Formats: sequence, C-alpha cells, structure tokens
Amino acid sequence: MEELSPRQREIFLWVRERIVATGFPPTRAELQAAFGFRSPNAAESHLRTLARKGYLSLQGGTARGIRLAAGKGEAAGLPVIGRVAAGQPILAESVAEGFLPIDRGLFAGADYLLRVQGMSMRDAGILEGDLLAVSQRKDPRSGQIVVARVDNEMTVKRWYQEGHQVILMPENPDFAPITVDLRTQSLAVEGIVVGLLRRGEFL
Amino acid sequence: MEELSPRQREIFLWVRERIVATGFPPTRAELQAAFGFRSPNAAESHLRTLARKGYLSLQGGTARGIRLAAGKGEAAGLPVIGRVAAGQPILAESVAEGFLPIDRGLFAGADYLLRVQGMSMRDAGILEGDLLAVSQRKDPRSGQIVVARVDNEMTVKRWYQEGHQVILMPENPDFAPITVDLRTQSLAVEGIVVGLLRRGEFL
DNA sequence: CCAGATACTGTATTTTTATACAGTATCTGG
DNA sequence: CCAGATACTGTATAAAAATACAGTATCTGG
Repeated sequence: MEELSPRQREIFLWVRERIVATGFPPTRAELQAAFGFRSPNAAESHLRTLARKGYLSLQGGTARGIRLAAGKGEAAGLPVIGRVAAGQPILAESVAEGFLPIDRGLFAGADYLLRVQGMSMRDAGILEGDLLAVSQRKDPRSGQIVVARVDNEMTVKRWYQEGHQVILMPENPDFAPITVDLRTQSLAVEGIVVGLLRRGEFL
Repeated sequence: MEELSPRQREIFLWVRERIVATGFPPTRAELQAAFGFRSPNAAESHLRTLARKGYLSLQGGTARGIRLAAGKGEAAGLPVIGRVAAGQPILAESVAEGFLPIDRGLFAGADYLLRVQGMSMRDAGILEGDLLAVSQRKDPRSGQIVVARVDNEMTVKRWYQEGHQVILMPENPDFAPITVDLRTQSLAVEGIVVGLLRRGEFL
C-alpha cells in the first residue's frame, strides 16, 4: 500500500474522524469547507487519490459514498504489554505485543494489558500468562492489586499501607512479602489492576 | 418513549441494519425500494414518525442525514448469565444479568458469559464471581474446561474422557471428581470455556 | 360511531451532491 | 533538467436526494 503524503494523511484522518463523530461520511463540500479549498474539485481529487492508494473506497454517484478500507478504522482496544525492560516506560510502543479488541468501558479506566509472569499471586486467581487490565493511577488504597517497580523490577502484588510503611503482599505462600519504608526507600506505583482476562492456552 | 407499530419497527430495524452493513445511512429512495413503496413520501413519512417517537434523528436538507438515537444501536457484546434454574435453557432471556461490551473476537467462539459460583476450580485460577466466556460447543477434548449439567445441576470442571468414561475434574482438593459412565448415565455438555474475566470487587 | 392514528399514492420542486473538464503552481526523484 | 507527482483553482452539468403538498384507505380506542 502506497504511502500518503502529509496533506493526504491529514485529510484521511479527518474523514475517519468525521465518520465517527457524525455517523456518516462527509460530502465533498464539507471536506472543501474544512480544509479551506476554493474548489470542490480539490476535495474530489484528494478522495480519488486516497481511494487509488487503498485507504478508502468511493461508491460512484452516491451521496456520502465513502467507505474506509478494511483495517483503516481507528485502532480500537488496549495494548498488550509483555516484558518491560528495567527503567523503560511501560507504554513505550516498542514493548507492546499487540492490541486486543477491548471496549475501554469493560475495565474501568484501563490503559493497557499486562502479561503476568510468575505465580506470586496464584491464590488470588492470577496465573502466569494471564492479562491484567491496568489503570495508570498511582494512588492505590490498601487491598488493591498494584503494578509496582521495586529496585527497577516490575511486580504485581496487593498493596497495604500504614503510614510510611508499605507491604506488597503476594498471595502464594512460596513468596515473601515486600516491605518498603517510604521514608528511606523508593517505590514506584505504575498502576492499579482493574481487571483480568485469560484465554487460549492459559485456560 | 412511544411504542412502534410492527411496520415501523420493521423499518427501524432495516435502517439500523443498513447503517451497519454499508457504513452510512440509507436514502429515502433506498428505503422506498426496499419496502416496495410506490412513493418516496412513504419513506419520508415513516422516517419522520421514527424521529418523532425518538428512535432516530433527521438532519434536514442533508443527504443520508439519519442518526440513530442514543442507545438504539444494536446491543453489542455478550449476555451475562448468573444462576440458571434447573432444566432451563442457558440463553433464555429471563436469566441474563445484562450484557458486557465485549468484541466477540476477543474470546474465540464465545456465546455468553457465565458467572462462577463456588470454588471448585480455584487452583485453575477460577474464583467465585469470575465470568467465564463460554462457547456453546458440545465436543470437548480432554483437558478443556466445560460447563456441564449433571443431574440438572450446572457445573464447571475440567473434562477428561476415556472411552465411555468421563471424569469431570475439579481443581480444588476440597471437591471430589465426578465420574460419569456415558452408557448408563446422562451428561449434558452446555459449552466449552474459552476465556475468563474478572473485574471490580472480585479482584 | 368517529377522530385520529397508521400506511400509504402521486406529483413536483428545490437543494444537495458528485463529478467532469480544463487549467496553474510547486515539488522532487531520477 | 524535467516528467510526473501533489495540490490546488475555476466552471459547469447532471444526477441524487430531501421534502413539500395534496390526497386515499384502513384501523382502532374511546
């Protein structure tokens, strides 16, 4: 598929956004007005180029007869994060395994899905390979399950706090709790777990 | 909101289906042709009635200027099933707790979500309150987790079969396996578990 | 029984909309 | 350097589309 020029890309994104915002594709006149063209043929010409390059299709002689090509709609869903290198931001694009088609309303406030590694939370029903829906909030309450960085290691534990004292509690007797004194040690909360999902070979 | 007459309902569902199928709303001429009206004003009149009753809105003087009213799109997602009475079909409307906005591609072949009751599968990471995505297939392979009816009781267990012998294996030492001889006992497989999700107070 | 609803027919007009055709200016890769 | 691309201007026409207005037939709830 051919590349789009910057202007073409701008026009394509606008068309796509208009379809979402209004429920139907725009007309040439609407495109002309939005981009300040003096001639309707500018709009027509750009749409024909986008169609020729495979980004959308035009249904001839039909009002608003514009369809986005398959796969060209907005990317829906949440990114799936596997392993995160020490020190690297979680949502760096380079670490995402892909996207899953999840309505963001399903898990309240979720920003990404994190692949579980290890069995420290087994007795909470969180197994290796599970996907945790994580909201990038940093204000956990005691009892919530968090994604935290301790000494640059990612960990998922249940959070308990009393004053300066934080306990990151595993739920597997084979793992020891992690105790952190916030006055003398650093602890980064990356997010709060708001959901879990499991499928395929992990069942 | 006023009730629709049968014909109005038929027309409304057709408009909605056309929006999904084509990516844009139909014209009056398309509606006229689809329903065999001899006059375009029949189409116009029905659309105005649907708008007046609050099912859609019309943007005047605009080609294809039809929008579904909020909440009138197709219900997306999967039904959530809580308790199922003995003998009752799972997907009877009356037992659904609601719908969750889940893309059906997320869990391959899923037909409904079943709320877990009991802890018999705890060591498989399936806890009370979890939602299991279930595909209404009745041909499980050994090792798969199934939803079955034994003596009219719903149960979720891992399926193992050798010849006529089926073992429905819990994964919690507090529960006994269920052994079934298919030659002499009846066993109904309602579906195969294809996914799990957990959120909210169950975390 | 009948007013008011639904469900259309019929005709016509206006506006919207797509698109054809002819052209210019600028940019850029070979 | 230049062919071929992008990014438009300008004008015009034809077809699509919405919608107005006038009407009939049937149904149904009060």
